[in-house]
Amino acid sequence: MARHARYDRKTALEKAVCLFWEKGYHGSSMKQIEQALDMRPGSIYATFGNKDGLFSEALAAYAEQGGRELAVHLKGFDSIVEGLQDYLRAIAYSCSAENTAPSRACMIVKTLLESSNTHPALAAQANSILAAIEQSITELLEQASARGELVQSVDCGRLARLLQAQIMGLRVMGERKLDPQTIRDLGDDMAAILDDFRTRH
Amino acid sequence: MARHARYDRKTALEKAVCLFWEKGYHGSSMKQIEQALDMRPGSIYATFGNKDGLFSEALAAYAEQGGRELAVHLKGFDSIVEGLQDYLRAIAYSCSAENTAPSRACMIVKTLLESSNTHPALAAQANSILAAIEQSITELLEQASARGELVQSVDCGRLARLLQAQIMGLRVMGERKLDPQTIRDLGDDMAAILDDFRTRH
DNA sequence: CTCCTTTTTGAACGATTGCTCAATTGCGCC
DNA sequence: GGCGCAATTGAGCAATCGTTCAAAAAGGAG
Repeated sequence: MARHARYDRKTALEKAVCLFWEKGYHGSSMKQIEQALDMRPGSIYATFGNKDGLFSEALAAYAEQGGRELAVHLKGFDSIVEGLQDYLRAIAYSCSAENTAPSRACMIVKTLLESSNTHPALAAQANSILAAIEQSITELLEQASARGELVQSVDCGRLARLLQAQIMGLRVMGERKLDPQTIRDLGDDMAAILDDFRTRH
Repeated sequence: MARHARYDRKTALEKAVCLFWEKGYHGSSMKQIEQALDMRPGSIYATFGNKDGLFSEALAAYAEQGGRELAVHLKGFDSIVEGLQDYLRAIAYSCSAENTAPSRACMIVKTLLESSNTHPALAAQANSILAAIEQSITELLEQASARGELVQSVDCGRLARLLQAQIMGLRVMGERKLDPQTIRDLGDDMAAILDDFRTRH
């Protein structure tokens, strides 16, 4: 053996997520990255290859954490649909609160919009993550449907995309920094959309 | 008098809109701008000040055109609400068609997300445009309400923001380049949301 | 044609970009 | 304590960034 690695890959990635989420790919220079990670260029390139590689890993880490947060959130609810409704309200709440998060908008959406016509590899990654999220929501809704939470005519994939679009729209509106109550009302209104698809008890 | 201006400011701006809408602010270099406008740096700087000034004017031109398109669209409908519903479907249709447009996502949203933590002046401009759009939709809904198209309990400002968020979400989803029919279904589902707020005849 | 004004040109600037690599540092092992 | 490996350093690379400005070009007036 020889010298120990001074940097923990995971914590370095967390810091990279923070910077990239806040400023985007083009908006984050290597100089800023060096400062944020407290690493010198050589170490960064030895660990992550190049800026693209670092961004790609950061985006994947962001998506994974987002997935975990949704799963944790849903565990607090017996009803899947009610869990999803409250998830929308929770997003609205986090958008309205004084927030230490790097940004209110979704990093995946920011990446998609920034890279779709300038950086095909990143755009493809963002697209595949969004497709995976759509698929997860679809499966959740299919579970809900099997449990009788949804009216029988519901097309779960289609509703999943409607829900995904709500999340996107809500988080973009969050970036506008409207009144807290205004954003929370928007979250409530979006949650209410799902009521149309629920079965009445 | 002396030499004529070889470039028409308006057509130059149209070309700038195309480039910036497609690639964003950071993604468009001055070299690309020179090529797109067929102008040399000196002329560009003499006409628009600098890159920021050009982008700012392009964004304003984009917003103005978008506003005109909405107004034209609504003229085809007796009912304001039906016009708005069809507007959502039209967006979905344009997102699904083989498209010559620079991007499917909204340039204002792209600008907001790209600049919110890197370029405060641009973010402020995008924010004020979005606020103006919200206001326009609010006024449209208030007209509709006065005409008895909406149930009386509707908060028009709140519904306007819900509608604005739909448009944002729809156009981000458009950037994912899903099946044409899938996007059109999403547009239909969003249009159907408005049915909940309409009066029955 | 000659001036005069205005527009256009494009070489070139300093700053910054992403990135490299020879030199240095620090730890474990014999 | 000195050797050797691996991680870290940071000066510096070529390329590109946004921008400038002196010179050239082009039309109208006399």
